[in-house]
Amino acid sequence: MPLNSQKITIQDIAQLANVSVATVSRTLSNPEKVSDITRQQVLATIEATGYSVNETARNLRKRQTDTIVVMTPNIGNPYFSRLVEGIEEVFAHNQISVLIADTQKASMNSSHARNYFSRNRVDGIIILDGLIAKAIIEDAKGSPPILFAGERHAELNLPYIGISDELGIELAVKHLYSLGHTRIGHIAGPLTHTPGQRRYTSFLKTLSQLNLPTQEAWIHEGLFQLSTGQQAAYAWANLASDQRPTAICSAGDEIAFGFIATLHQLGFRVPHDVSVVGYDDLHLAACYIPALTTIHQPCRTLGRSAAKQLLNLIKKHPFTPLPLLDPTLIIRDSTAPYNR
Amino acid sequence: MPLNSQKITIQDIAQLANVSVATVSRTLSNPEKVSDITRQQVLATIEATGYSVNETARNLRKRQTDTIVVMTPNIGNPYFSRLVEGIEEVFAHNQISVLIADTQKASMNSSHARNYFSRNRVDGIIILDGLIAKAIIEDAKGSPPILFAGERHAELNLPYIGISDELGIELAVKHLYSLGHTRIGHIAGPLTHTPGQRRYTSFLKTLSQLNLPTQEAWIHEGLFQLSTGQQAAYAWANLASDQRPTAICSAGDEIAFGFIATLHQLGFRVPHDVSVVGYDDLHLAACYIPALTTIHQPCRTLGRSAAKQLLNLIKKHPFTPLPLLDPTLIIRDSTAPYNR
DNA sequence: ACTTTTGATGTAAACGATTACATAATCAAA
DNA sequence: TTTGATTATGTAATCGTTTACATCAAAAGT
Repeated sequence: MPLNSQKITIQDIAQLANVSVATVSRTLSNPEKVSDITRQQVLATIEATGYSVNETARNLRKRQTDTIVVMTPNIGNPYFSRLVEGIEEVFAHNQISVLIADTQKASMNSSHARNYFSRNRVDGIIILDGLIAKAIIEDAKGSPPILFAGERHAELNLPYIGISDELGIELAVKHLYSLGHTRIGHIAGPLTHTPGQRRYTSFLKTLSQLNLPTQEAWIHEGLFQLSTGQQAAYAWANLASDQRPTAICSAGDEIAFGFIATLHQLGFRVPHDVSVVGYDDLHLAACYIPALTTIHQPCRTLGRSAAKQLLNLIKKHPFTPLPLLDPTLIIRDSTAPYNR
Repeated sequence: MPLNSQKITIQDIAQLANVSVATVSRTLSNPEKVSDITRQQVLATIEATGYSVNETARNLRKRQTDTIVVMTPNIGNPYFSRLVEGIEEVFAHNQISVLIADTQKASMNSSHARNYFSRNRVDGIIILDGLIAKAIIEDAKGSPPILFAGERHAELNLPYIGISDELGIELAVKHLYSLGHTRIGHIAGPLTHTPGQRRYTSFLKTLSQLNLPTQEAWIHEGLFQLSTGQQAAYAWANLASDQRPTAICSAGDEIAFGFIATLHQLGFRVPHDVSVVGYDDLHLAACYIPALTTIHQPCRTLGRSAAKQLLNLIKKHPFTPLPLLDPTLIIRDSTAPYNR
């Protein structure tokens, strides 16, 4: 105790400053409620002693934690980490701490998850993982406010905010169409997943809207990973040359990178042999070779919006469903006019 | 109160189960201290009511928060997010929550930072940002244990764990040398920064060890960003062709990507016109065109080690400086034998 | 049969803040 | 001067746990 200057409590300050604990507390939380002279005195002793409030005690009494948790499938994935960045931005501004919980970890069983859902730990929850176990959420009655961002749980009807996949894919396909492509393939993400599913659906819809043909062999389903692009590349190369799609609309940039790189190894060239448009606009898309034409997702903006929405929910404002954010088409060098 | 099932406290459970609060508490924390029969009874009512402990109250009483914070300059950067992934892994395993704090945000002034350093909020701190304001740390006497990972603060002598930059650069340069290159350039990160500085120093050292020449024009300092690579590319291209280094050792993969992409735009080819080795082994390095030869940094391993170390520090075990982790050379397609 | 030990449980005091309420002092209005 | 309002401060209850200590019954030792 002698060395540890942290053991200083509000009591000590009160004593040293010759006031009551209430006054010290007020000096910190409602400075206007205390006279200038005492405030200065209190502040001075606080400064001198290096006192800082015990957040835990404060939280217990105020019955709030000034902390939210974001449950993300994979913080190492740039898409999610940028989203988190946006979230962090808003909350830091509001003096609220952000906890990260990894939903894909083995350690994230439902009892561990329950920790977060039990109101007592956090004031709110943002979930980025649409595949999150239903069981985890289900026993969350009376939990703090929950908001899904980017992905949503298929069955649960919870507040959600996201980016329009429909528009994104439409932009991508129409861009290819405007370049003269009519044989357009799709490398899809997992169809069990909202983004994968929606992009796939939107792809088919846009195609039929443009009266373009579609072939089963032109569509490849996988994960949002390099490896999926690699597999799709082999599949593409294995088609008879007059059977190949002349352009590929990919559900993710990573997939597109895997696709292009593998094609390159196989001796094909993008966009010469096939045009490719990605999805996400990862940081590196602009410095890929060829620079990747892609759909830009405003991740940080989404993160910020989500954070603001959650803030509203925490303040018990009713949830007013926000319009989906608009992605944009970024034209670079991986797409070229169709030259027969 | 009627609807909100979360308002259930340990008192309620005690009453319903016909035991004292102490017994309920023991059932949860020290099950072996309570008889089988009552334990079952208590557990049953807990199950029935959906009670979960109020972590805040528990933390207050136990004087620990089961939470640590990692202060990172940029969670959106893959290097850091992977590191965080490793950290998260270990702590989740130990039922400890991980807070993320962004040190580059304007909102991260020292008063905000103080929140974290004031023991009352977290049990430990991992700092990934070597540039973190000294002032923030200085008034951290009596704060919870602090550990620097990956980067360290130049002046403060605090526990640190990292990856050997010296070895990494040595591997890179010797690889180029073994390919016959003798005119080797370096694109450095910020020299105000431990990794930038150390890689730069190690570069010069290895060069002199190999008796290789060095020229000021062959060294470009910048940030760990695409743009630095771009600038370096222009600088390289502007040299008379017989004055150019034939190989570049880059302090970061992003820099290398920027460099290669820009060179490509200028009509040069890697590795034909110049060999490039990166640093980090970002996820995408393998699917770049050309696939990037680079130094693999075991980020997740570092994260895990850091987490374990901090755990030790929290348990008041003395800090035994760990040996630096070893990076490894990954040979891919961006380097080729020197052909005169 | 009488201690002593053991085990299971209960009682009540912390943990360190916030805040409703009470009190005292000051000031303006009558 | 008296009253009422206003302002500044103090007192003490409270938030929901954990845990030292006390209690008591049953088992064990003598």
